Amino acid sequence: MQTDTERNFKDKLYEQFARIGKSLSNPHRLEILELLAEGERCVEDIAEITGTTIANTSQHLGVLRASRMVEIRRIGNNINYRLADENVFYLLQSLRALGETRLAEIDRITRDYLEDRASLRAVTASELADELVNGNVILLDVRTVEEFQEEHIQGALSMPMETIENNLYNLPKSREIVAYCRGPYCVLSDHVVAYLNTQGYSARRLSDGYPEWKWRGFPVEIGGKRLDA
Amino acid sequence: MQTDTERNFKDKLYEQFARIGKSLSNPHRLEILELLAEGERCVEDIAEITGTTIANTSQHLGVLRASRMVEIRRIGNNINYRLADENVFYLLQSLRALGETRLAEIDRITRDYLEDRASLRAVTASELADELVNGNVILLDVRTVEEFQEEHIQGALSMPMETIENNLYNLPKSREIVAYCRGPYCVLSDHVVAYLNTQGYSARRLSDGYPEWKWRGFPVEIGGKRLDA
DNA sequence: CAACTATTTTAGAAAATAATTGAATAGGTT
DNA sequence: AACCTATTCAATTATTTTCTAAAATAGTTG
Repeated sequence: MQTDTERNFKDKLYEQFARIGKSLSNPHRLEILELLAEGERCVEDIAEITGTTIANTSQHLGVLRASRMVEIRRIGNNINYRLADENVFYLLQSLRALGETRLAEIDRITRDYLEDRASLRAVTASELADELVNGNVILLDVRTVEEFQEEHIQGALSMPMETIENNLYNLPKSREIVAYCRGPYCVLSDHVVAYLNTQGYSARRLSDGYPEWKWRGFPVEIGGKRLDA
Repeated sequence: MQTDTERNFKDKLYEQFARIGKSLSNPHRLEILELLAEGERCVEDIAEITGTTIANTSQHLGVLRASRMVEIRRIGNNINYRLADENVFYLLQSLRALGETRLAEIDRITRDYLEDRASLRAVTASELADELVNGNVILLDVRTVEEFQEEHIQGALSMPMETIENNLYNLPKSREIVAYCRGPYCVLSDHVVAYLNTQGYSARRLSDGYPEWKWRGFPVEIGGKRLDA
């Protein structure tokens, strides 16, 4: 029923696809990929953020590079890693979608940590894009100033979480507010939205955070430069 | 900057996602998943088609079951395995898309094997769905009769590859023909389409085969029963 | 060019995974 | 109930992966 050439073809083919699968088989590498979905980072930063040693991080990055999922760029003394293209992000999203629907453990873990997210209203990237055009929404980037300067959604205001309280006078209650942060597992915008709601604002969170916005091709500013879809 | 709870959360979270990643890290398991995307199969069949032993196949299926990517159903003496839901298929598609765009090796391997595919016209699942409604297209299922009986696209004619020649008189040249087979790496429809074109027909192949059609929710018949989108 | 810095490589130990074989089991079938 | 059959389990061996610490490297900066 099956020819040798066909078997040989499939063996070689799936061996190649498994290179990508192997890259996805380690928790650290998944965390690195998710981190890089936010923007490029140097090895040292990746190591610190993910709580591993530099040597170990370097090895994981090597694996990711061998499977062509990430690319590098030298900046001064640093080597910055970034996702190779939008297909990598889409793959991560599919993985996340599957995990969230099929693995009860993930549901339990996120529920424990993202306690009150269920009570907060969310807006998807494309919904927000529409609302921004109409112009009746204030968009808050609640990550750190450094992250904002690195890159952010076009038209967003930098408002790191801890600065909110002192800046309420800048926020008119007449307008809708949307807050965003790093990604789907970041709680910064949850806190801000919950707080603003207690203060009488109508606030929502961007559902999947900055990476989703960026990789779907919605307009961003990177290093001060505007990049449109 | 990072709290213990946050690190602990991320460690537990990515450990779970890595369960799925690990499932994707072995070539045999990828081939099994792709096979199951066509429809459910018992262990013995999976082993034979993928060219491995039953015990080995059983172990790989065990891994896939532990990560909730496949489910089982007992039929008589057999245990049939199937994809757990459409998210598994979408993940496979993302993996395929990434591999095909980023890994030069995959391009080379598929080009060698699918020699003349580039010269054949293809039609996507949603395009075909539209054309079928308009009714001016003949749809040929060129897989085996057994596979057709198991499940097929609603409205398709069973026309196993080796029966084409003797059935040309049944195919009016006035109508467009579309042929489909197992999946993106199956060559059956390539051969049929190429042959029909030499015989003066206007024939195209369904771009990603039966699995794409099925999991995107287009109408199929499974075991003689119609299932609409 | 020398010194420095960020990153990669190497080597080695521990842990995890994969394939093989043969025995065990759970279900249906007779 | 005894029997069959398809599948799983268990034990073993070979291979691969992960991590650490130390050494090496490449590229930038002074």
